[in-house]
Order: sequence, then C-alpha cells, then structure tokens
Amino acid sequence: MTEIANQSPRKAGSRFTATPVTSIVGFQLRRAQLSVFQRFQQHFADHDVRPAEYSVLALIANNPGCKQIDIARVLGIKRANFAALMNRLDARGWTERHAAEGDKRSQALFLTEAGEKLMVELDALQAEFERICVEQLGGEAERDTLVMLLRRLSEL
Amino acid sequence: MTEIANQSPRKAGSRFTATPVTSIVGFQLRRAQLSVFQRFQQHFADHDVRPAEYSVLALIANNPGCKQIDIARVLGIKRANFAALMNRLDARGWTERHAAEGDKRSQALFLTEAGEKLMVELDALQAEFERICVEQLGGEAERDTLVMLLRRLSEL
DNA sequence: TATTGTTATACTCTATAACTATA
DNA sequence: TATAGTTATAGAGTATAACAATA
Repeated sequence: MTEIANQSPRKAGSRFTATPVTSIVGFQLRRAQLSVFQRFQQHFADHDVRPAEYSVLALIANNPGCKQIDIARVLGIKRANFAALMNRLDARGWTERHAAEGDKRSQALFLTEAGEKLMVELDALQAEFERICVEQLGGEAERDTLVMLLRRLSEL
Repeated sequence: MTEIANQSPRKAGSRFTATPVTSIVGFQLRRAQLSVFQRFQQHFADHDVRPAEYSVLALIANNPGCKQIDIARVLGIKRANFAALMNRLDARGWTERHAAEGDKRSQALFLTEAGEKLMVELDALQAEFERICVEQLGGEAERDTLVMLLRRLSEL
C-alpha cells in the first residue's frame, strides 16, 4: 500500500514517521491557529497590537459605552484578566473608562480621539490581513467553508 | 438591508454587536482550537494527559529510539521546553532516555512497558475523540476539507 | 564551529480566590 | 444575594541566553 503524500512524507532514507500525529484534527487546528496569530502579530508589529487587543478596540468602536463584561464574555476572557488588558489600552491613550449612567458598578468604555485615529489604520491592516488569509485559503468560498466548519467545532 | 444570522444575532432589545470580530477567520480559528483542546483534556482527564504529551508519546511509540530534537521539531516545541516535558513523562514511568548509539550527544527515546500499556488505552481514547470531532464536523468529507484548509493556513 | 540536551529565566495567557462597591 | 470591576497569585505555554558534552 502506497503512503499518501502529506506534511511529512516518508522520504527514502528518512526513518521518522510524524503521520500518526499530523493527521489529527486538533493538531492541524493548533498549527494553523499559531501560524495565523504569529503572522497577525508581524502584520501589526508597527503598532504592537495583539489579536485580543485589536478585538477589544474593534468591539468598543462598534459598541461605544459598552461594559467590560460584555466584551470579556464575547472574547472568552475572564473579568480578572480583562482589567489588566484595559489598563494597557488606557495607558497607551487609546481608550477611556467613564462612570456608567444606569448601573454605577459598571464602566462605560469609549475610544479616545487617538483611539479613533488608530482604528482607521488598524481596520485597514485587519482588512488587508483577512485578504491575505482568504488568498491563502484559495478564495471566499473556501473561507466561508472554513468558518462554517470551525463554528461547528466551537459549539459545545 | 437585513442582517444575516450568525453567532451573535442582533436580538430585539440587544444593543451589542459582536459581528465585526466574530467574522474574522483568526477569531474563529482560536475559538475552535480552544474548544477542541478543552474537550481533549476532559476526554483524557482520567490519565491527566495533555495534547502535547499524547503527541510526544505517540511519536515515540511510532519511532522508538528517536531523538528529542526530532519530536520537538515536528511539534514546534523548543529544545529547552521539551526537556521539562520529557522529565514529566519519565517521572510518571512512561518513557526512558537511553544513550544513543551513533551520536553520544543525543538521547534515544523509548516507551517503558507501562508506557506501552498506557498507549493502548490512549490510542483508543484518541480514536474515539477523533470520531467525536468528525461527527461534529458532519462527516469524513468535512474533516478532510477542514484539514486541507488548515494546512493551507499553516504553510508559511 | 555547530548540534544536543539542559538549566535558568522571563513574558504571556489563563484560572481562582478574595475584596469593594454597587444592585 | 448577586454582579462589575479590581488585585493578587499561581499555573501553563513559550522565548532567549548560556553552559557541557559531543560532533
């Protein structure tokens, strides 16, 4: 039986078989995620913005005045860790926390003017990065298929 | 224009839009990876074996006598961190490091008898876990499609 | 000189507990 | 009593530098 070519084909003279691991869905999932996130970081290196930070900024931009807990829940970040993340965004002058109107326990999140300006650049970078990913996948149809399959895996 | 239903449909009365983030490939990739790895850990909870540890054990089982650097490279783990991982496998009595024949710098890795017995169970658990993932994806064809697309993203 | 394995170390991400102030 | 935010802390995972032994 002929061995199917894959990421680690058994070359003549090679005595190491990685196939039992490289054929596992979870393994490929992790490799792809690492690869995409690493390239995201490179793509956003000039602004030193990480994936989670961009997500938070984008959610504030689209939901000005929203509460920390709203964003934390969507992104799967714990309240406790989200506070530190927001501190860094505040410290760089991109976001502000104001006292919320109705519920004095929660903070209303907003972008500063600097934050708004930054987001014009970041959104352009993100659009470009997404284009690169779609290109790598082979087209829009492949992207849609991938996202559909990933969502099936995310559902508990 | 009607908003397409997605993971966070805009409900009547809801004022939070997650769509700008949830439509990003990298975001779905991360969510799916976290979901699959969390369920892997639950699935292997009785043996307290993590994904990386199972991968290492499976590679040793399929390549008895291989070097640490071989496995570390395939899994994308640094030499420095791989040493600690092997220490834990050794400490649990599942693996052994012997002096390699040709090259005295490297260690030849083997499963112990206990390790061999363990792998019978772990391989069964892994086969079952993979079946669950395939079922979740909708079938073998969908799994193959997913793996193909993930490999495209992993290629530099 | 280069490579294998190791230790030490630091940084990020994640998880829990405990506190405060509000509801 | 429950929730929003915060702090402190601990555990993983990952990164680099430096070293010993060997090639």
